[in-house]
Amino acid sequence: MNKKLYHKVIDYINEEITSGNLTIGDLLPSETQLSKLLNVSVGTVRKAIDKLENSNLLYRHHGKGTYVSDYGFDNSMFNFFSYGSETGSSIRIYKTTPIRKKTTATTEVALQLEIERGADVIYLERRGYIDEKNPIIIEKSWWIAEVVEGLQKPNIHIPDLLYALIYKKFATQIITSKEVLTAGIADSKTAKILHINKGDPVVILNRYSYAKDKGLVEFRITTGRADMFSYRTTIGNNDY
Amino acid sequence: MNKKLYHKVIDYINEEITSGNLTIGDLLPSETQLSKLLNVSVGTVRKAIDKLENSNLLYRHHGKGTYVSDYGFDNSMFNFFSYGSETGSSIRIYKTTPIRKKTTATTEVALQLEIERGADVIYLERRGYIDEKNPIIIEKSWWIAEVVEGLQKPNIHIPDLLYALIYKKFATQIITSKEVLTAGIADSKTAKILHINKGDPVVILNRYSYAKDKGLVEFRITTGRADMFSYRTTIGNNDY
DNA sequence: TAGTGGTCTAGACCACATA
DNA sequence: ATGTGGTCTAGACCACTAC
Repeated sequence: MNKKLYHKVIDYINEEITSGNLTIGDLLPSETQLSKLLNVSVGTVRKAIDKLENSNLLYRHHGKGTYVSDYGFDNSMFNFFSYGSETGSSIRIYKTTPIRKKTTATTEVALQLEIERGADVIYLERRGYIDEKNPIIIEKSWWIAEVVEGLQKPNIHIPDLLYALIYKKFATQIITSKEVLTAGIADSKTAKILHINKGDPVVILNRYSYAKDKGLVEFRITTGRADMFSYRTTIGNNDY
Repeated sequence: MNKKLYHKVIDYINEEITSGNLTIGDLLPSETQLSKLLNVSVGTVRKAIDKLENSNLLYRHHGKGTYVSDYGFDNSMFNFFSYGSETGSSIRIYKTTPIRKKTTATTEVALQLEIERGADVIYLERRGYIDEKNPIIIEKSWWIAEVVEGLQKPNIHIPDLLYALIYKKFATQIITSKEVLTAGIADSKTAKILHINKGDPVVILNRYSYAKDKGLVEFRITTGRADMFSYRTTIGNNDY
């Protein structure tokens, strides 16, 4: 489809990660190794890694190498948690999947997934923990049924890194996720799960995930405690 | 301080923008022109513009040129507004400055600005409008007094693009802003100004602005209506 | 010292926009 | 046809990390 050479490199790295050959914290081949392996110049490899570093999938460590970061597709803006005034560095979130079922799309879900109302969808509800006790996020996720048919079966173990499973089991490679962040207040049901009071502020994140050759396949709503969440960016120059 | 050549280019462009020589929507000199002007290679110019494009200060238009965007220092994450399910493209916000005064730092402000409690600060309170009627954001801003001494005087006109004024009048060039986004609920005072109900969700953005050779000079809290705000990002590959 | 990523250059060629 | 940004190359040299 796209004839840019650096896509060859990006695709290669993406696939190594999505397939699980490379996972969080792993070291990539060096830039010169990759350039030989894929028959492109080092400059092209650098450009590809630049892009992936920019989208937080990789990070470089001068003198050591390039690593797979934990800010990839399987995570999200919700990596940026903070406790009071702490550093806000990434924290690993453990997930459970208390609800999974095959169902039909409501009007809202159909709209978001761009499918017909009443079409089959696979629904997952997950909870995210930083310790073993209290969930701090609730994740509701709808998948187009034909893409992940069988994911709802209780005998399938759903790992923390869901997308690696989706790739292996359903040959579906998530390439892009779009996220929209806003604020809201907790209803009584949400408040109960998150151990906060009804009416407390929550952060709401909508995610749309796109698979290679398949387009939009997942719509997800994540709700998190506002007091546990902050998102950080820098405008202007980072080097100063 | 830093011997990277592309900083020469970044500094040049930053100064052109901060000084007002170039402003939102303006066309930059072409890459070859810049490379001749600053005696660096085109590749170095490209690298500098890459960085500035990445931090949303500039955008390129293939075949036409490179332009100053409206996502610069003077704006922020709060550029990303949306109405219902619309595109969420950038919308110009008009600002008024109903309150300005010289005062002393509270414990909280002193902590954030890393100064002594009770030290002199200049306080500005601004409101942001998209139409002429109802403000959708409230901006409270504290500056280190010695940096912008006189800004509180009522005869100084405060433009929408505050940082251009700060540069011209106080020789202070804002280089970097760090922003931290979270959610909260409106207290009665805030709710009244924003025309929402007490307890409604709001988005809260803290900003720390750093000036060249001066370090941290401004701390700002912006509060916005959650129903008017959403922040968008993409994880993974943008090119697909 | 060897290997990694980081900067910089110079030039070829491609793709888009405009007149 | 000309000028702009976009891709790709090949190579020199620097800076950080490890042994």
